[in-house]
Amino acid sequence: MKIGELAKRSGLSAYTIRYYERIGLLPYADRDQSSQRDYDASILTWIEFLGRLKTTGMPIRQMLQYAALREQGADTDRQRRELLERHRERVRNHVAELQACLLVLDTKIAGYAGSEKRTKPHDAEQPRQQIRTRQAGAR
Amino acid sequence: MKIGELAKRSGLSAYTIRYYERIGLLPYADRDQSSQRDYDASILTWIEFLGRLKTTGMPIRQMLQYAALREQGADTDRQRRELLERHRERVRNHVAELQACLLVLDTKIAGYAGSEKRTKPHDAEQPRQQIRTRQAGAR
DNA sequence: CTAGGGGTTGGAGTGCACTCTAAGTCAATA
DNA sequence: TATTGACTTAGAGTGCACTCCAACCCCTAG
Repeated sequence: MKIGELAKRSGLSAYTIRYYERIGLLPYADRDQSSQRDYDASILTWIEFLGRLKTTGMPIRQMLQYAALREQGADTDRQRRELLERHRERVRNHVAELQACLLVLDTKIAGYAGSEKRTKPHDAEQPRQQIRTRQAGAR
Repeated sequence: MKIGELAKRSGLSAYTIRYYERIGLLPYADRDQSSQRDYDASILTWIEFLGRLKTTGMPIRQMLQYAALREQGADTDRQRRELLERHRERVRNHVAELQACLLVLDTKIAGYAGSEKRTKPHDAEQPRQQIRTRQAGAR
């Protein structure tokens, strides 16, 4: 599988895949006769797992630690487990925090009682309002 | 209350408070005779709420929208409520996603069976491993 | 009266995680 | 054969959210 195909299958961009390889998050891929990366489908499992770590807010530096231990293989099991356990704990705390925020949000929303009907059927999410730096009125 | 005091009370740095004012997330603060910011304690409630939005992953651009509606006051209630409702939905989805990841993490950790005792009692979290760009070996 | 410890401003710098560009190679198709 | 499109590399650029700096001002205690 070439990089374009892997990009499609993994959801990462080819840019990101190369970047991950460069920093060591993905193992250095075998190249074919014309020095193009040739991937084995098994890489998808690893990318998917990295995605979970990312979703749960693990910084790349820590993923690198995990990746390094994984490449060392032998006898790093305990360290990997401990790393994941510490991460799990952080994620659990974060979830709890989010749930507390949701309660606050519920209260706040309940405060805006009434006004059941909506103006336009969902007006354009985000006018990409420019951040003004006070002095800079014109660009 | 001057900015240093507000920083202490709010948990934000004075830098951040000025930054938030600059971009419009905090209202322009009254200045005293020597043009130093003088805050009313009521600002803390707003900062705390902003903190909730931030914790739940709302980007600053969207907080600005909310802040702008709030400053306009009158008749923006419905829009503010809708904005918060959309945000709440995103947060709920995110929490669900995190919980799914936690299950994966549990499974993964369970896979690293045994190895009950730990080497060193918690070795230094993060050696701040440098991101290598392959070609750049020396800095 | 002077030293210290706040504060003020505009603007520059930082860290993270990508994202893209330029210039080139290569294989397959019109 | 010519061109298209996917790939290669090193390195530059982007967007976000701060974080800090330089040079200055102002008040209070010793």
